[in-house]
Amino acid sequence: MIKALIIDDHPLFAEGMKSMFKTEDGIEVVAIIQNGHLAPKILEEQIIDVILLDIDMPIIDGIATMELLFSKDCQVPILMLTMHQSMKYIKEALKKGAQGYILKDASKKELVEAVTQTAQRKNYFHPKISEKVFDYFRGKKTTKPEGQNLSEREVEIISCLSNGMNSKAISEELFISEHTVRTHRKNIMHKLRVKTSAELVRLAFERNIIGV
Amino acid sequence: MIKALIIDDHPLFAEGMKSMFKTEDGIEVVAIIQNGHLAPKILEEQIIDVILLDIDMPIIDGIATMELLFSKDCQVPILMLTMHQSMKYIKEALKKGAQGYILKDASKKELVEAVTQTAQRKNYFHPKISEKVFDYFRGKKTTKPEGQNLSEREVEIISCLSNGMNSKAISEELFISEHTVRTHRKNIMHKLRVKTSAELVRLAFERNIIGV
DNA sequence: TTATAAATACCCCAAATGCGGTATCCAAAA
DNA sequence: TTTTGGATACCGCATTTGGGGTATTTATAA
Repeated sequence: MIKALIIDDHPLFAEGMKSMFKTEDGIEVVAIIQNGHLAPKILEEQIIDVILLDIDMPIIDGIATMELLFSKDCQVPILMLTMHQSMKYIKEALKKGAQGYILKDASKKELVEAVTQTAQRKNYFHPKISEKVFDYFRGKKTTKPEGQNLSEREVEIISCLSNGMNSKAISEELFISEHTVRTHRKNIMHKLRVKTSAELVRLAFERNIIGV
Repeated sequence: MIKALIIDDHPLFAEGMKSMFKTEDGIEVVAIIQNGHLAPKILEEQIIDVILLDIDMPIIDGIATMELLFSKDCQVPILMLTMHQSMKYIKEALKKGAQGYILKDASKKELVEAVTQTAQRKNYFHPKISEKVFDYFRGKKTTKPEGQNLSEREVEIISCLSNGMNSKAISEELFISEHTVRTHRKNIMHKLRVKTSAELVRLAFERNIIGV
């Protein structure tokens, strides 16, 4: 029986997965945690064969959780779970050493397959993912319109803007030149293709870049 | 036993929920479909006590699915499922006649409660949602606390601003002088005590002035 | 009837923005 | 090693904004 640990900030999702794995699948979810920080403790306490790790989490995200685990010499294979097929995350996860990668909109069959493979330290990539990775290594930049790849600094700037700061105030807040703030603002507005700061804030809200 | 139909484009999520509901919960998921278009057929074939409807779907979204169902005289109570607590969707769903509203990051207990209540045609709103709705109706119907009683015109202006229009564009959109738009903007910003349009949009979002 | 609020329109002016650039440093990736 | 991306900084310039006003019309409430 494969013993799995789920790290996901959506209890419903995690619980759903837990009750989905039946005995006949040979998979048992022995622990569910909402936060990567709690992982090392669990791994000390019990034997875990595979970690199902959600990549989009608020406090400490999937990538950071992996770093934390590896820094503690964790040897347990990791299957990344994600809603989005963002190449950015795929690259990060692979680089960090994820054993598998699957989308949350996969079927139950695919998921069981993924967990089983990963637990045996074989690589598993969801067809949609491997297709993307394949395209990527082919040199196709078709996976480019990622759109929402704002840097941390840029998000910080947007947040300040939404709080009523102008470029000068932001520059003082972040201890950088006002010129730099203006450059950031220009870059952001180009990336998100908006014409005004007001629209920028709306978009940021709608895409949960800020506010949530 | 409550017979539920799940409409969700994430099979994993739907399957997870299905296997989560145990006999002792009194809920049985009798069908799962990925697409609202398939709903009428299911409803003809079997008795359904409650529909769990994901609001964020690609082909035909939750709101559109509700419209489709009601256009076919569907009497089955609907529990909306969503990842985000966007007032935009909440308003839409309530207006269309959803019986309940729950977030996907709810606990299993909350979900069972929600499904049970909804199936009995009682309203169910996740605490986070009811709080938001309460705030919304308070901000709209109770006597105004001095601050945010904006006129319809003013709301219209804010909406335009959040869509990236400048004063000139708004004046053309609303067939009024640019001077008038500027006067409105000044009045709005005084009323809401904000310093920039970006902050204005943030506040408008937070107070659910816009978001439709 | 008389306030009051909303929508309309206009003035001035300093400050900020948006848009076009260029350029350096540095770390990470190829 | 070279390239790339992010963060930093600067210049110029036309347009827009925000803040300070005033004022008329109209509809509604006191």
